[in-house]
Amino acid sequence: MINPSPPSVDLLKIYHRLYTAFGPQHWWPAASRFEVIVGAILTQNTSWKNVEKALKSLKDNTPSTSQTPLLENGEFNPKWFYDIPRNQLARLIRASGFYNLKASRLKAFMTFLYDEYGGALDRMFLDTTGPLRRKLLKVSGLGPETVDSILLYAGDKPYFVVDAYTRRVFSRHALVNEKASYSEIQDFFMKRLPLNASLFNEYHALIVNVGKKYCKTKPDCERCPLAYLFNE
DNA sequence: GACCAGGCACATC
DNA sequence: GATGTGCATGGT
Repeated sequence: MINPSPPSVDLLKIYHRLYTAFGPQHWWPAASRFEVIVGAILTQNTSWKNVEKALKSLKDNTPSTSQTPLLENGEFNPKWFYDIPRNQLARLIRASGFYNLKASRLKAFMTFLYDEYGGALDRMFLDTTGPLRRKLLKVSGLGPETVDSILLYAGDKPYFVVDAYTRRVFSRHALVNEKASYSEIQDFFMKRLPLNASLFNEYHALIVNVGKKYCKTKPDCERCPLAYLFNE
């Protein structure tokens, strides 16, 4: 459950502190919306550096005999991901870890995308037949964080993304309970912020940044731009 | 050689 | 609903 933090806790003030300290983060680093989705699955419990290796491995995969995963404009070709056998895909994403699992999850998403929307992301994000978030959550391997990352960073929809850094940074400042559920923490943000995709985009990226720099297992609160929270 | 990283599904209680 | 476990590579 949410901590008895002051209901007046000013999440916009925290946001501006982070933005002033770090500047714009330019998330998500990807060439296309589809690549955002691939990255969102590959980065599950995995450092982004390893994901970058896996993405590069995919892009460098240009066998003379078969199709390349890239379109002529350099973007990933969803059809390639739909067609490639799971085992071959697994080999290419090896560096991201959990590669058999993630290959299955990518294939599960591709099946969903083609079965429901004929492979067209445009159609998926324009789906008005029901809550897209619910549909995505039913795809095996897509949990709340992955789905919200897809909706926010590929679909430009205002869902606040909660991850391990969000929980750690905000529980250490006693603003959320360390054991709060995903949806409780998400509500904490979404009830206190304007529902704005650009804001959520930048905010989450800034939280990850401050988490990586100052809020690891061994925190470095001395130089952290959020240290002021301890004195309020 | 531990420990960690932008989770999730499944089993069990 | 809470807790435990498997999944795996690569950096520190």
